[in-house]
Amino acid sequence: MSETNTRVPLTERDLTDTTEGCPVREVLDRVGDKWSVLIIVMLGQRTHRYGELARAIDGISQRMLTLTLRALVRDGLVERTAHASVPPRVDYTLTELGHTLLEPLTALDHWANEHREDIRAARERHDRAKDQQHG
Amino acid sequence: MSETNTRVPLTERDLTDTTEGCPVREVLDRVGDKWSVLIIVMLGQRTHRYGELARAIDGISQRMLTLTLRALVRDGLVERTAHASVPPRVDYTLTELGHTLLEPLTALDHWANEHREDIRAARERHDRAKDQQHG
DNA sequence: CTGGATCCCGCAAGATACTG
DNA sequence: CAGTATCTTGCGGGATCCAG
Repeated sequence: MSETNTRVPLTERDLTDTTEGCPVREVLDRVGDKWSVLIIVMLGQRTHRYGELARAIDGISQRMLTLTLRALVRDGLVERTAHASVPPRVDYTLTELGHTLLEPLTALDHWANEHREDIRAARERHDRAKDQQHG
Repeated sequence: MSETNTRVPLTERDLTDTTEGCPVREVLDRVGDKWSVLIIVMLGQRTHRYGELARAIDGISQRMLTLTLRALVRDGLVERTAHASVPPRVDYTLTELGHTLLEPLTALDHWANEHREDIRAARERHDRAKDQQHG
């Protein structure tokens, strides 16, 4: 509510006030779960049917697919379109809002691609050091 | 979104292969939890002591602070420096790698700031529609 | 002050079976 | 095909006490 951004990266206040609204935490709560991002990116490529998502996203249960889609629809990131046909057909499409989210998600993806090896290395180094301690 | 992005945003392959390494999922697994981002951002501003973090981050338990810090150190995002003094003093600092992560996180933060109201509105609209259904 | 070790609980989420 | 309903479990994470 005070000066709404311009270039200041992140302020301490913004992030530690858990009751009010910490923006990063807020979006992470929406998207930080196990499946939301997968679905968003799938839909970022094209509209998908329920069953397509179920088959494409390895390991997801019907229950979680439904729940996650519902949450995304509720937040205005995804639009649900039910065709009254038989057999029934339901399409899920990324909204404009959803598409805008794709960009920062992509930034995160690029970071991950660039640094995954660094992390893997750091982890291995760390674990090896620990192993030595224990003899 | 219609501009100089020569990179393909995200590929379906990258995201659906859960066994191998889906980059976004990988970083989300590291950072998508309740506290990691808060800590990273705190440390992004300056080095903090354990107790400082404990007091600054509202609601975190000692246990979770310790566990989260351990994980971040292991991944090479945070560096732990124990001073052999009495009383003991331990400083936590963001590493170079940790700082690079701050950028995509900031992108996410900006998105959140710009669109939190959209989400709130969408949610309210959605909930109101549901209420009407139930009479 | 900086943690480690335990105990414990709630809820996220998987499996399964059923329905319009 | 696109969900819903129910049952069950794992484990994330809080509280508390102990230790160097």
